[in-house]
Amino acid sequence: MATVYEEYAKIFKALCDEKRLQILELLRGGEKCACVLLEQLDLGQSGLSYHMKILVESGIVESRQEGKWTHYKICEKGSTDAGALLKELTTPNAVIKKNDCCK
Amino acid sequence: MATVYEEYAKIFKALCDEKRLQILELLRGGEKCACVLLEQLDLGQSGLSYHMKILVESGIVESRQEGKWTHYKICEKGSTDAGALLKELTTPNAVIKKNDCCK
DNA sequence: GTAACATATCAAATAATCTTGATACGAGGT
DNA sequence: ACCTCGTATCAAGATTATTTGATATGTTAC
Repeated sequence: MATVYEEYAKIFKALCDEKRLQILELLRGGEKCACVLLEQLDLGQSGLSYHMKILVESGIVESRQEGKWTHYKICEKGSTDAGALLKELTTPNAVIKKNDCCK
Repeated sequence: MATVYEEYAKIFKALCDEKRLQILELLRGGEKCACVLLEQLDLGQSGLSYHMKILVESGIVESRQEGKWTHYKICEKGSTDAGALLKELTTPNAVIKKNDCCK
């Protein structure tokens, strides 16, 4: 039942939530550890963890463990890939099928 | 309470649903009227209408009324804008803020 | 080893989204 | 005017996502 579209949807879902967009905005300023994100966002610890997991699984953010801290940053490749996917999904095919259904 | 992020999220929400991605795939083949989409998708009439509204409001799809039929196609500007937004949201700022929180 | 801390996971409650069927609206044809 | 057809909207239920607090896991310091 898992179509390729579910995979694609997962990537864009990362960008569908206000909290996650706020997190991305913070990460645009460079790599941040979870504790810094926590104090700047209106989110509990488990909530942050929930959103970070979605972001990381989308490929748009990557995480790095350092001792007991987890650092997050925007993944350049993941972001580029997402952009390329968006473009592909919205670019007309070479072959235009005629549409003379109803007139 | 409406932040700019809610606006952004709305655009990407259009791409978060399997059915809507299928619709986009069909529209990549050129403009289609609702009746054609209906017969190619596992969706009822009201369901299609629901999804088309989300797509149109995101700016990625535009609609054109012709008599009693509604035709849909991918909106080039809307798609480009969405791509630009994605890029902006995931591109590091010029100013990198130091992060020496925890070590 | 234990204690303290950072993060992850779980489970339950809440909120948002999607589906479905019924109804309403608007355009064309008669 | 009426009737028919295509689409939009509504409302209810089903599904999925998010929040919250409690608990578990893993790392460091002692």
